[in-house]
Amino acid sequence: VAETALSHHFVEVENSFKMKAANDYLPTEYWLMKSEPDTFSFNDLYSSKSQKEFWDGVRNYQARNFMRDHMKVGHTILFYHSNAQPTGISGIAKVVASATVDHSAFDKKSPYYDAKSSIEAPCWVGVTIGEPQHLKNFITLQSIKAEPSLSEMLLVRNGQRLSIQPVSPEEFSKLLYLGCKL
DNA sequence: GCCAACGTTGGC
DNA sequence: GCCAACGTTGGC
Repeated sequence: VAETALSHHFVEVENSFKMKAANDYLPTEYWLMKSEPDTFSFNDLYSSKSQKEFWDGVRNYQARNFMRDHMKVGHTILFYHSNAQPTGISGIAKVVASATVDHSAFDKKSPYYDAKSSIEAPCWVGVTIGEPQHLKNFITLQSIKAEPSLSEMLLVRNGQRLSIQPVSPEEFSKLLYLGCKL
């Protein structure tokens, strides 16, 4: 029994070595961005007059660094609905402006207020997304989990909570296939 | 509403 | 720098 437990342990350690860290997906021009549709949905973006939205409220350093250092105009975004019924990718968009200061951090009345960030020394940034495009099919989390070739996506990794994640070109084309197939 | 898994904070 | 306590995320 102890031997079995030990070999399980080694398999787990081995797997943890094989697991890609978020930064291993860089550089990339494909991203997944999570939003709770009750707060801001793909349709909110689509039906807004400008079809653009400044992505405020990100308060995680790794997600911030992706926006600040790696997301460029023209990059493609998978718009993901979290805490939703159902959860999954609801549409495609583009980065239309690279990162600028997130002023919501200065606003004491904002849920995104953060005393760490000041106008003199801003801490948080956001990109602007736009050019929303509908998918033929909503890509459910369930269908992503069911697809072996997508098993390395950060999204489906246990405990991974990053709200902005790099996506590999192979993963993106597979997702696009799922989103567009008849 | 529950809770696992994570990130952050702050005492030491 | 360690690490316990706490707050948050997000699927179910």
